[in-house]
Amino acid sequence: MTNVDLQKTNAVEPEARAGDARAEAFQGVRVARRNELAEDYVELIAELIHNQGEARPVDIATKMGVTAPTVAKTLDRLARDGLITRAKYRSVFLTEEGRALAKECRHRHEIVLRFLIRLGLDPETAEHDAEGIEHHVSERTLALFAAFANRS
Amino acid sequence: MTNVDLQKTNAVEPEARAGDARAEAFQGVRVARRNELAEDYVELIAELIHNQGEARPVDIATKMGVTAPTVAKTLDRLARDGLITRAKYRSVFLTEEGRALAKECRHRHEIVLRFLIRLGLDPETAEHDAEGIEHHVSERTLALFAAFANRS
DNA sequence: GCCAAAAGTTAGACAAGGCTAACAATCTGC
DNA sequence: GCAGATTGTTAGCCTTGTCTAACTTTTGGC
Repeated sequence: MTNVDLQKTNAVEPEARAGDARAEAFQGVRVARRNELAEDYVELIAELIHNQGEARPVDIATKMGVTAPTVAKTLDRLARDGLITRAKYRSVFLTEEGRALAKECRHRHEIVLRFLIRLGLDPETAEHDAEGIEHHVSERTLALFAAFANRS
Repeated sequence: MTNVDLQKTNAVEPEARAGDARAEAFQGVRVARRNELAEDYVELIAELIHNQGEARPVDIATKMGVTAPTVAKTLDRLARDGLITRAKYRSVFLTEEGRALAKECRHRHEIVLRFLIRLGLDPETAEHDAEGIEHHVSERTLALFAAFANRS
């Protein structure tokens, strides 16, 4: 359910080459980076289903700004990782796990976005930066962002 | 000098498949992701030179938490992109361009870190999150972070 | 109900960023 | 000054994420 769960390949990572706080930070960042794309897709798919009733590859491609074959290959990976289900030439559905991840991502995105706007950023830039930042915010930081966004 | 300059390959990107704000945001994130690793390396190399007098691949490998061959390959790319110079079996030097990038990165890192600590985050987590966040912060957001960190 | 357009898939290329295994060069301690 | 340890390189493999070109399936208008 957490991000780390997606990290199935290359599953050594922790304390293997540890002993250096910096190295651990970078490894954490690498893990986050591996999951970013999956999170973006799942979040977008949830949104498309909510708004359009279904998530078609062509719409995913448009929203993500990539080509249809790229989407196809990525969807294959998401299906392999148990986040979505799909049938040939049909639109995409989230699994239970995918829905949970989508919800979590949306929640994080919301908070980061509201936080940035509360800080004084214009909504455009806020949306843009939130897209990049949301994958690298720890629980602890997220809590502080939420508190700041909600303070009277 | 800015991040976008590193984006030499696949140099189409903007407004090509534009027309969707979301797509543009994602494309921006993709560009940022391409430069993250280079920025991390250059920043680390500058730091090693400053602290140890030289940047040896073995130390880079330790700090980054990757193996020596990975470092070798990445350094080749950095050299190809004009950020560093190197001779076989010798340690690494930054070019003028590399130094400029390192300085810019360090500056950004500093601000994000101070901002997070000012927000109330513990220094450990702050360092960790800053490592991930710093690459996804626009100039505008950085200015707001700096203002917040510096406010009396 | 057919046929063109739209959507989806498959095949194949390529670069980045990881790894291990095996080899080469450099450094160091005696 | 040489042998062993450390460091660096090379070769080769894998996955991810992107693309284009070519093909197949579905859909919608008449």
